[in-house]
Parts: sequence; structure tokens; C-alpha cells
Amino acid sequence: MLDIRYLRKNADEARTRLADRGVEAETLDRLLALDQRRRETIAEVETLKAQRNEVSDRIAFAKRQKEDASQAIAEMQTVGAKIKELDAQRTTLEQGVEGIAAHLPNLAAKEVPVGPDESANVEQRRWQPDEASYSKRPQVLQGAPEWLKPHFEIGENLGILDFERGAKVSGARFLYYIGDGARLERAVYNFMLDEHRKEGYTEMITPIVVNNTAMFGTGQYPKFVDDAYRVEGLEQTYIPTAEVPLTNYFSGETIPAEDLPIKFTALSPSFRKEAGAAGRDTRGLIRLHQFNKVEMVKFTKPEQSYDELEKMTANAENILQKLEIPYHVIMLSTGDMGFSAAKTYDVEVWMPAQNVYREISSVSNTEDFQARRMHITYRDEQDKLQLVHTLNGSGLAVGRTVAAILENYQNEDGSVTIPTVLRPYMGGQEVLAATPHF
RNA sequence: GGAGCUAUGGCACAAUCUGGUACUGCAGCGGACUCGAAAUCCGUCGAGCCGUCGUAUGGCGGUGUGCGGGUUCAAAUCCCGCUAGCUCCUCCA
Repeated sequence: MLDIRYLRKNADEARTRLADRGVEAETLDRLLALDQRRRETIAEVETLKAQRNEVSDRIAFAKRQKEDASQAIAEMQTVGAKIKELDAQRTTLEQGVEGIAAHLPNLAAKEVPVGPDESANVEQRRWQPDEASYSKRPQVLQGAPEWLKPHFEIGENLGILDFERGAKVSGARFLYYIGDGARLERAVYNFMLDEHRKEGYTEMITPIVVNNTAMFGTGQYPKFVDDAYRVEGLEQTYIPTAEVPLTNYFSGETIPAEDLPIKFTALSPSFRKEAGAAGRDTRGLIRLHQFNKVEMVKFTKPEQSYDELEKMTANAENILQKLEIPYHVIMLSTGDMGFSAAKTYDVEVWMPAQNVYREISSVSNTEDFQARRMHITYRDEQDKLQLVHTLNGSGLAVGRTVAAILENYQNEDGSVTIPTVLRPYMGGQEVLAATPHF
């Protein structure tokens, strides 16, 4: 949620910055017009309420003196009716303001490139493992050899991913991991959680069903209800990301300033309807209705949030560096950023079979946008309440990481070498080879 | 799933039956006493949110007794709905 006072006092600037996020100028004008009428109505009704309070006190006093107060009571009946009417108007106006404000995306930080979509994103840096370790594997950055296969074929050939039975038992975009596949997934997220724990993140296991208030708090609702798996008949939703329960952990609370920054990490399944993505990435682990993700969330003071954004991005990159898989980092443009974000870095992992980088992590500073929706505050040096800044980032999407491992570590004979850092998590196993599971 | 009880400031509680400025203690803050502290005494003490005025510490008004409605001139109090916690029963990894 944006600060209505900021929008009011800086309407011209806000119009421009909202336009960068794809919001029409007319929307802000409607919002401000409603806000103007809301404030006028409040002024009017509060005058009457002050009058009523005063007369009610006099009535109470008269009654104690056993005096007649019926004339004052009769007067207040009229005033009461008027108050009721104005309060109803006020509620309507407030809902109108809220209805628009709740749909406004966050404003972009100054350094974010302005543009309509991903074409305006700006690459920040590329990374690839050094020669020594990389030379043992296919030269995926120097032209793919003939035998290079996409991860889903590798997985199916090895018998460790079963998309057909996933579709049979659940539906499209669901799958089974089997045997070494399941074990690899587990190794990957255990490795990720251990790395983040070393960086000072507190490990959490969260509810994976949350209420509507929580979904509103992080910005999924009301605008993106259609992409959510809702619990039939209940006001609850299967989380699309652990960002929701992690960030809402402190909703409505004042965090002691000395505890900031606070860092959480959690593994959770994530559920997405993928409305509007029909026909895209229909094969493989890239776009599923249910996938595992290790998430990072931070609560910070405003002045430290951008430093913490860089650190969180580095934490995501660290995973791929230790896995020795190439990636690059891009800064998203105003047109490509998520609803709540003020600034976002995407980490995209190299997928040699498709010859592209694919998003594997998205790290955002939402500044006070979510904190305002959730009412998360701290007390500054002057003992005044201030909104915290919240950040979130994938660290990383687990399924996509498995996909990247399969493609980047595949061998000509169809086997897959297990990255060195994962071997301790797999009982020392070094290679995934086709073996019967049952 | 069934039944009962509970929800009031940072904490502990009173007022609820019988509607009329939300009591008191602890903690906090300011002061007195003291070389200083403790004890004692005096004063002060509703966080947040909304509106408005002011350059500003802030003033004024509204709201605020778990949440949402209703009745009333007036609701902590009466009525309806909900949520959470506790106890008992039932069930369960």
C-alpha cells in the first residue's frame, strides 16, 4: 500500500511514477477525488459527534440530578440520525479509496530502469565456474554438443521424474520425483537451508495454508486472487510462496529496534494456478502448480534495506556458485517487477539445452509497501513508530535448481554427475545413473 | 465435531447482573527527600489509527474495553454474528 499522504501532497510526481508502473493517471485522480470527499465527510460527521458527546454528558448529569432531559434527548435523536447517514457515506467513500489504493503497485526505486516489460531489464553481472571445475563438464557456454538433452528427458530417461503419473493422479503440471530424484531434491533444499543458516537466517517451518488477511498483507490479494489455490468453502489459501507466512509473522506488531534486521528462511511447497500461462513451459520442472522453494525474508530499518537487498541477492548467488552452475543477475525494469516490489534482482540460471537463462530466484525490496499493509513497525531513536522495510527472495526455487543440475551436469552416456557440495547430502553418491527403482 | 468459561492500557485486575467521565496496583515518566541510591511522598501516565491546525516538540476533535454489526440521546455493560485462548467430552498422526 502506498502512503495516501504522499500521493496527496505529491500528486504530480506520483502520477509519473505510477505511470512507470503501468497505472493510468486517471486512476490516481479518482483516488484523490474520493479522498477529498472522504475528508470533508469526516470533518462534518466529527463535528456532530463532538456535539453529541457534549450533550450526552449533560443528559447524564441532568439524570443524576433527577432533572428532565427529554428536550435534549429529542434534539439528539435528529443529530444521531444525521450521524448515521454521514457515517454510512464515509464508509462508502473509505471503501472506494481502499478499493483503488489496494490495487496500486509499489513505486519503483529511482535507479530502476523504466520500461514496459522484460526488454528493459538490465543485466548486472554474469558468473560461471572457473576453468578447472568447468572443464570436467560440457562446454555449455561454448555451443551445446549434439547429445545435450533438456532436463525433463534426462529425468525421464533416468526414471527419476514421472510427469505422466503426476498428471494421472493429480493433473497437468504436477509430478512425482522417484528414488534418486526425490533424494536429489531433498539434498538440494537441505543444502540451501544449511547455507542460509550459516548466513544468520533463522530457519522456519510455516503454515502452508494462510488466511485472506495474510494474502492481502504481502500484496497477493486483492489483485491476484485468480492465481491462488483457495481452500474450498474457507477463507484460506494454499501459499504461493513462503514469503506470505514468513512476512506476515510479525503482522500487527512492533519489533524491538535492536532486533533488526531479522532474517528468516523456510522451505515450503508453493502453489500457483498459473492463470494466463496456458501453453507456456508445459514440459518439465519449470512451471508447475506445486513446487518446492526455499525462501528468504528480512525485516530491516529503512536506511539499511538496500544494503540488505544486495546481501540477500548474494545469498541466492552463493547457492549457484557452490553448485558451480552459470548464471547472471538482472535488474528488473518498472514494467517487469512484481506488484509489491520497489526494486528487484532476478537471478537467472543457465539452461544449456534451451540455450537460455531461466529465472531461479527473484529478490525484492518492498520498502514499506508490505509493512504498511501489515502494520509492522519499530521505534526509532526518537521513540517514534516507523514502518519497517521488508525484503524477500528465493534462495532458490528447488525444482528449477534440480532442472539446472540435470542439464548442466549431464554426461554423454545419459548419466548426471552430482555436484560436489551435494554429495555429503546423498551419502557420498557421485553419479545419477538409470537404476530400477522397483 | 459437542458443551462450558474467558478476552478491558506494557503487566495484573475493577466496573458488566442494574447502560451515563473505565477503578486500583505494579511498571514507566517528571519532581521532592538524599552525598548518591533504596524506601517513602507528590504529580503524570491509552498505544495505535483518522481528521484538522501549526515550521516544529505539539494543540484540538473523532475513534479506540478481542473483531464485525444492531438497539439507544448515550454501550466495557443490552442483543446478534465471528475469532482466538482455556477446560471437559469425542476423534486423531
